[in-house]
Amino acid sequence: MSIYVHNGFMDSLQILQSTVDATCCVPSAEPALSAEEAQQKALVFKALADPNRLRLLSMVKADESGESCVCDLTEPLGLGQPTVSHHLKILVEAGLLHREKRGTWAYYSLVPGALERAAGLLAAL
Amino acid sequence: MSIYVHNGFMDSLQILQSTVDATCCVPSAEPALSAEEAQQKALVFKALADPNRLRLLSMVKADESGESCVCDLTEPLGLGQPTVSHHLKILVEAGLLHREKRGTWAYYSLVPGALERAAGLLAAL
DNA sequence: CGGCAAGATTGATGGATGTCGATATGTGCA
DNA sequence: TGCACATATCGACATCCATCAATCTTGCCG
Repeated sequence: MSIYVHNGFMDSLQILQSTVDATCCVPSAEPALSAEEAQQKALVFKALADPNRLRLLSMVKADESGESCVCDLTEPLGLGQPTVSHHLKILVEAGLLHREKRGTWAYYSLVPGALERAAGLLAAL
Repeated sequence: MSIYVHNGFMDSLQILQSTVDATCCVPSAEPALSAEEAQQKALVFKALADPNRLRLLSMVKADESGESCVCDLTEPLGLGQPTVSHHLKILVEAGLLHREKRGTWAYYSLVPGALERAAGLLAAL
């Protein structure tokens, strides 16, 4: 957990520097992205930052029926069932996948527009 | 490093299962994304999967001159200089930032079209 | 009711990652 | 030449994360 320091001392320090050095070091005021916003958006990219999760997304997306159950996804990846279940949970929590349990099986599908919204996060940086 | 297994045994196993169980577990053949492609694309998202790196990108993008030097970026984040330097290096290696050294200072700028290309990775999943 | 099968959860473990302090490198300037 | 400054690199440390084996939960069907 990083501590974000923002107080009067730091502000005055920045003002001081900008008068002393004219060629560089004119801090871009506040970051365009707040610490909270950044943390929020990073969660989505964290979910996308694993090769096996990207492959899971691509498989769910490629499926004709629009949904896949865990047993469909386990073997092609060469991962154990608990690991796949773990990755799918992360993708659901990131808002990228939707989970629906029917009987014994759990069906996963892409949340409509989720990938486009994730792409939009980059454009809105 | 995960090991991706792909051999005749697995293929025949899949065919077997599809004849035994008709309701579920029809593996989506090969993952739409190969292990190598997935690893490559994950590198970009790994670079984006940190709040402070997102803030760095936003600050560089927001700067009027289009470039920022390290000293501009260190204080607003509340991180040490080595840490910021480390994050910037990761963003450069991911192909998102460009680094140009002029005199004592190092100027970082957005690689044109890099964010759009990253967004395109999602659409192309 | 009892067993079986699918999937989720837990606990453990090795490896990756963010952060810092200290130091190295390289540049401008007196 | 020598000092001061900006940045990069190194080493260490704590934390996070991907993975697996084992177990738990839940629904299906005999």
